Amino acid sequence: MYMFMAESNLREMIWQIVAAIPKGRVTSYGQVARIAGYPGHARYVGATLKSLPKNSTLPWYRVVNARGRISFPQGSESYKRQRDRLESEGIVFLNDKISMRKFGWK
DNA sequence: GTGATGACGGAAT
DNA sequence: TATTCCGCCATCA
Repeated sequence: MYMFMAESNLREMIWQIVAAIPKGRVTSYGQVARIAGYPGHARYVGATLKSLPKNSTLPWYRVVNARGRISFPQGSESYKRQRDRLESEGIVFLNDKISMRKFGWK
């Protein structure tokens, strides 16, 4: 019957993918989009994560940009929240850039 | 329909 | 390595 269930909701797919990022590793918005089957939609991934409820348990902070940097202005509260979370998982920053050792997934 | 926007990406410089 | 520029694409005013 529902042979095309896969095309359900793109946002749900994105949630699933982000939820599967292993603790202590990070990946990029573009990579999440590609895994979801929507290459070129990195911005959509960002918008999706932005709309998460504040109490969400999704590890949104494990998603950074393709340059290995947090996509928030340095010094902003959002930037600090994300960086603190990542560092508490063992992610190492060299200045404001993530050590490529933990970058990439799949 | 049109232009602006953004938790982006990649190539050029 | 760092900046700058331009392409991309859903969303919204």
